[in-house]
Amino acid sequence: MSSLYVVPSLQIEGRHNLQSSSKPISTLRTEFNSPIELQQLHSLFVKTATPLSILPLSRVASVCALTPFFTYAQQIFQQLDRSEIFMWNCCLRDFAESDSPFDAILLFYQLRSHNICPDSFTCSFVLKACVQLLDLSHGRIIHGFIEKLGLQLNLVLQNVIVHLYASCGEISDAILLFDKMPQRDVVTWNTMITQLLKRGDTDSAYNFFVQMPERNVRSWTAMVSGFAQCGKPKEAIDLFTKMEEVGLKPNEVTVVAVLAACADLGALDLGSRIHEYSKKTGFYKNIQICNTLIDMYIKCGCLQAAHDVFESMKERTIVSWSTMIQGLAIYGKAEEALELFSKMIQTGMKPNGVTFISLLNACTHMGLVNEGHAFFTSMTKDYGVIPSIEHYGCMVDLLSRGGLLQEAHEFIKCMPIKPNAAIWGALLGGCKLHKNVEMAEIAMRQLQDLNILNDGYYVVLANIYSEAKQWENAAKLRKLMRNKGLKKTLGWSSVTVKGVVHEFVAGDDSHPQSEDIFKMWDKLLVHMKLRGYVPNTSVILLDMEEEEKEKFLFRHSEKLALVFGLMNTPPGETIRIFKNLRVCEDCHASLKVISEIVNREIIVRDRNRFHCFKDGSCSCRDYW
DNA sequence: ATAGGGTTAG
Repeated sequence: MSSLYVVPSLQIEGRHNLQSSSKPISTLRTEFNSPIELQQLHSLFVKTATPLSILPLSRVASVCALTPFFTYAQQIFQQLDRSEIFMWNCCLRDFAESDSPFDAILLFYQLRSHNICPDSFTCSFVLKACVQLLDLSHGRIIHGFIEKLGLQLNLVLQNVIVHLYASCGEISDAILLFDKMPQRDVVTWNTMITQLLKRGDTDSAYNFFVQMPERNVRSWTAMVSGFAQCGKPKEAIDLFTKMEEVGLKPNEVTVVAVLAACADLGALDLGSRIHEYSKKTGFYKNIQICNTLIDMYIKCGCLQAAHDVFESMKERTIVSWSTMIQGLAIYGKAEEALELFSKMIQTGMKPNGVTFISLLNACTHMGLVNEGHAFFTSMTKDYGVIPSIEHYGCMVDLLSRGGLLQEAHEFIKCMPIKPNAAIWGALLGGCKLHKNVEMAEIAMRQLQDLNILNDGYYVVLANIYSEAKQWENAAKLRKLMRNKGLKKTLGWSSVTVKGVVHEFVAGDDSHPQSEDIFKMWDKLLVHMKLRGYVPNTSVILLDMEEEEKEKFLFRHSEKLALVFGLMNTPPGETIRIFKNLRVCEDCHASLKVISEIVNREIIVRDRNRFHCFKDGSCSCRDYW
């Protein structure tokens, strides 16, 4: 329940001693925070013959709603000969948009109990409150009232009702209502599309999008952002391109949505073009756009460009800072991430939970165990941020990768939240790095108890067994995987050449230039070996002859993508590679050597972080 | 003087 006498979100600081006020009427203050203060003000108005009309009436409604002074407010409205329902509607709108939208529902019932007849505006605000609360049980009651009041043909109300049912999970009801509507406008269609996309149903959403009689910028934007959020950045970008082709101008929201898709896909070309467009249109002043640009550049492997955008911003939000800190973290620039955090604190910006995840990530990626511990303590003590399961996950990751597997296990046992798969997965990952079969089995048992069907965990344990030459255990595990219907996620790597993305999978010989790629690899291999490269076949899961292992090893997708990139770009140009899984140790070692041989910078984004290979070493300093 | 649809960081 809400506060009864003080209106939230509209509070005015300080109390006014109205009794001793001797100011002239024209400067009379009309602020009040409670019905009592309103009454005092009211009597002062009567004494000084001040017209009641200068009272802020929606404030009267807010202060008196949901209190025994309801009828008192009613009397004021009636004296003023204004539409009473209008005043209550303003109040309902404020309640629906406040932190406690349920107040709007309560006020609606209060209006009913005083026999005040709601109009369509009243209903729209109460429905909005229901949408905010995802409260379909009250929503159905309001829906019933709307029919009783004869307002069911109002298109705006119909649209909100469809929105309400869909957002409360009753999508089939929403579709039924949609089908029965005698008329629909673009908002109706956009609502359906957005709600379908929220549920991840891109196919149905796209069907609606294609069928709708006319599409505006918001229709296109909804579809672009929906594709991006459903993990279909390619589709998002294709649609964005089509939108431009039909001559519609992307607005700020479209730009944010498509930049998110560029970030996901690593589409640097389009991302930079949008950057230029944002400068031209003045969108560049928009903080959210800059925040998304920073994220896009980071995820496309352009830390410097991200930093330039960050520096150019006149105003920043916590998102700007956290994004930049996270960016430095995944590039392995822990010191700079920590420095940026100090700078942020100096400007008076308050860190939130995400900021600390970024900081803990920074520590993890560089093995700063003590610093990470200190931040974990400080976040609650100094900044009042309560750790969530993600923060515990970061800590387990930090300790495990730091080789403190026992400590990590103790930490998990002591944490006040039930550990989830990410927590045990982090421990398992540490066991792989530090070759600890026993602890890995402990973690795996927990993952199995949680009934997590994720092939990644099984593959990691199988790798741990293989590296320890426990071939039988590795085989058993693969059998277990098959029984559970799990398949190893196929690894792929991509590289962009002249704006075209080329994808490779391990062992790939389907590419038209395959022959040349293999030939060039063999040539490189000679130079690599001269510089001390020794193939690390321990990363091969299966037990087979060394020579055979090497064949597999040399056809890893990141190697193919790299060689293709080297063949098709001018000397000296930076190569950017994306990989859906983590880079294997042998590829990591190879890329280091190759960066020196060909004298190029090679930037690899794997599922965890960035590796920037240059002059024979990697930015991760082999800690990952 | 009051209504409905699209957006960023882990």
